[in-house]
Amino acid sequence: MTGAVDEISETLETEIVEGILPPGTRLEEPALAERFGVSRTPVREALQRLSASGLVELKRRRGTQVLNPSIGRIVEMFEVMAELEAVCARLCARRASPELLATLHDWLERCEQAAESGDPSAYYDANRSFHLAIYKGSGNSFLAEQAELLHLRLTPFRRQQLRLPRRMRQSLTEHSAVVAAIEAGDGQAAETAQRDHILIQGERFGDFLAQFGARS
Amino acid sequence: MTGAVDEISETLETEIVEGILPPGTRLEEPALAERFGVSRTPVREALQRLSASGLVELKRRRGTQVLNPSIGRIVEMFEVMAELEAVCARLCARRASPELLATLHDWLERCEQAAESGDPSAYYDANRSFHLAIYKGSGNSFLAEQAELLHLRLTPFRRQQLRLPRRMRQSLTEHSAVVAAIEAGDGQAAETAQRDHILIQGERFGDFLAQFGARS
DNA sequence: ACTTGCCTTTGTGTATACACAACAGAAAAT
DNA sequence: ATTTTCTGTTGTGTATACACAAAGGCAAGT
Repeated sequence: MTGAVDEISETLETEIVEGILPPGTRLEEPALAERFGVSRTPVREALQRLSASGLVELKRRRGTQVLNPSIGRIVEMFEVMAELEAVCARLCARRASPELLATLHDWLERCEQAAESGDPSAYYDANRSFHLAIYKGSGNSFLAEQAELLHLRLTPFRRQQLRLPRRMRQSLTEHSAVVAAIEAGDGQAAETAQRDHILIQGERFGDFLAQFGARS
Repeated sequence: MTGAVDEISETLETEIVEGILPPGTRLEEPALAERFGVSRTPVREALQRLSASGLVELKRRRGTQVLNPSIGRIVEMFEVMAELEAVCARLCARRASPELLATLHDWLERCEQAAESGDPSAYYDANRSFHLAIYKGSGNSFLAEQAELLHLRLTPFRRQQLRLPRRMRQSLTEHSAVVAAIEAGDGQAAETAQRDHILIQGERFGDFLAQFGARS
């Protein structure tokens, strides 16, 4: 089984993304090796793979730690995410098929239900599926993969946002605007709507951090 | 020295990008280990790193080989590259500084010189620098890194294009239009000009391949 | 008390060895 | 003659061992 490195990297990825391993956490190979009951070799490969996804940072001779980007860096990442999603939305509008529209409406509805029942976790999942549908709906699988990867990288910094008051309902309204634009075949409108939708998240992230002292 | 894995990965990266190791080439660890005079361990890490850059493909239990994407895949990658560059150009126009404009004009001139002397290699280098300047000129370092990485991944499929007749002069004209738009602060014009500039490369790639039989 | 140098400890970088899966070729059976 | 199976070989996956760099603590000197 090559499953060792797969299992390790997937487990660590989940724990990083879910915040169990917060940014800055040191990942020491001997400890992980003992934890997973394997030698250091597969652990190293797993860390290398996580480094490829941009989730951890490998400093030479200084060990591995969960990536702890500066605020400016995170804002930059949200900016790129916004542009990627905008492109996806534009392509969706251009190539929209009945199936895609049905899928989008479906997830939109689930988002609505989650918002009404005030369940942030359910909303988070439905929201994620909605965005993934837009990525794939672009018709460009490479673009979809890139968007999904960046989405994953930003997850640790986005999850906390839904706890902000009224964020769910506002997000829902923005989603509706995007779907409407796609349905109308208006690429420009879909692009700007989706870009703004993501950029607001970046701004909200800034607001969120402003509540505490600024990190690095 | 951690230099072993660095040296190996950089050497292989160069050889892949320059076409010395064509797409599909198998990379066997024992052979590489002997070639570089090291054990398999650093070789494996180097291959893992190249896999992260998207230059090689790691199939489980089936070895490593230089990535050999399908034509459709390459077209998709060019499409994403076009969008990334378009965003960079738009941001350049918005944030253009005198220094950036000077740099762009400088590289534009070098492109011109290379085109006049009919030196594809020199043009290639100047062209690359021109595009890198636009990436960095976006003011978003994360975006610049992503664009540079994708640019690298596409290099094996772009180098051959400059041998096509009149491509250099046409490329030059397109560059001028982009710089003019940036200088005028017209983000929309810069965006579309740069996008078209890259998309043409993608189309040219299709033309190029059409001369032979289609690969996978 | 503070600084500076050495030493110990910890953790990474690399090498080597073993286990096993996958491919290739040959031999045997139909 | 074709197919199937067995076996040898090749190459990857993992474990273990050693080398070395870097961080931290302690002691000695100022």
